[in-house]
Amino acid sequence: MSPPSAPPKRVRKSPEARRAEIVGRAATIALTEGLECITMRRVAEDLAVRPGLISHYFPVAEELVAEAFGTAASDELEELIPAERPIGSALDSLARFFALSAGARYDDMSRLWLNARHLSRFRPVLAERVAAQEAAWRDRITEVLREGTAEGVFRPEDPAVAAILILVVLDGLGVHANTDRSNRPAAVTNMAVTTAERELGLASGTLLALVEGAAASAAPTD
Amino acid sequence: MSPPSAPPKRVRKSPEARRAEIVGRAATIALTEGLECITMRRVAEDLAVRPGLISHYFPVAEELVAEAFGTAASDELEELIPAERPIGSALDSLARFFALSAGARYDDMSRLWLNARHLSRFRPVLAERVAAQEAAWRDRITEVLREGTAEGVFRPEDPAVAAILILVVLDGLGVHANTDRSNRPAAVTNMAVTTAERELGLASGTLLALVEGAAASAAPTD
DNA sequence: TTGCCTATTGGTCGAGCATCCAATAGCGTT
DNA sequence: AACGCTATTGGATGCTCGACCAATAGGCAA
Repeated sequence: MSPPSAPPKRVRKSPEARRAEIVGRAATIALTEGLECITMRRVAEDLAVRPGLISHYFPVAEELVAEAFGTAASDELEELIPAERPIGSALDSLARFFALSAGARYDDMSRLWLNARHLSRFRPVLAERVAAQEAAWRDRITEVLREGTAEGVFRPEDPAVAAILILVVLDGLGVHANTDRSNRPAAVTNMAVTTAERELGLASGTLLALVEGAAASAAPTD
Repeated sequence: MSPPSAPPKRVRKSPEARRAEIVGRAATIALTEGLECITMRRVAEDLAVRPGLISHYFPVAEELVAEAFGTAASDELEELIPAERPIGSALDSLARFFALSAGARYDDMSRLWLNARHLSRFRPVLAERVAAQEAAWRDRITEVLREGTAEGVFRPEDPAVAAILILVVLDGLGVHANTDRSNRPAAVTNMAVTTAERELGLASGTLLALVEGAAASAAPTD
């Protein structure tokens, strides 16, 4: 065994690296266990450092929580709708978005949104991040819709409104998924896609077929 | 002034009365400040009793939280869609429901749903209550839809599915209202009604007109 | 190699929480 | 008017949390 008072080894890292490490760990905790589980002590334990170190980088705990959510949300957005995407692919981008947002992986993110929206009530700093991310998601979807409109595939009355409607439905499905996700009718599951089709002037079922195709190729029925 | 150690007056009430008093106060706190503000100390303070009394009636705090939510939610449902309603009034009942759920008063309830859904993640007892209330709301809307179908005013493919869709949209609007309720396009605000019209086979705008009428008569433009 | 800067430690402090329990006093019953 | 049941008190206990700070040691620069 080790001697009783073995002084633990210290690992000294660059502030940037350590900060990134902390935020990354916090983001993971946020996605898997919830924002309220992001605690100085908890993050420190996961990283095998002392709590004081965390509060050295984040003197106010709330700042870390906001940073964790912001990172998780913007990473997820980049995964669902990459900022850099091939031109002339608006329809595919949208289909990919719906396919991924129906996947199991997105459930965590959906739950995190719920978590963040609620917690925003008590944490002003987090509230700002949530608003910023909400705008980012809305804007990127609007971008895709505008591209599709320019390409002549979409015919929305107002791309910005359509984007909001899509997000509203997606959020609604997300919060309901929290309680009774079991044996849900297909009409409910597909509601986001249906809304998009209607709002974009697509023939009923067009987008849905593409989404199911994208979902199948993303997770090949293993 | 009163003598230094004036023994405070004790008020002794019947268990039923006291219990109701506690739950009622907790429900109010839930609606105005959030479920996590329901603490033994806080409720005791509001009621001018000692914390020990609260935990006498609710040995486990979580039970009180669940009870508070359940009361608030079922009271609100009764207000939005009374269990006893005139026959042949399905359309009016639905219009009244939408009118009230767009009102400012319902914002608190919407926020409470968000709160409860999130907190359910950590509190099994609360989770059961949330599931029960969700079912109650869904079932009562389904009831109205079935009545309307029997009356020949609604033509849904499946009343139960339509009810879920309505709730999903309403919830989606609710969570979004938490962050950016300002300058929202009418198309978004009216989305729940629009969805209902489509799902129930109503002519576009029919229900919306009724809802606006009901809203106007409920709050007469002061 | 030596020395300095600062990342990191290790402990402390107070606040807020649920929970438990013996003692007390309100109030209906007799 | 006296009694007994129990609603209610008052205090204690132990937990987790954020915040604070002086002391320490890692590693880059000289």
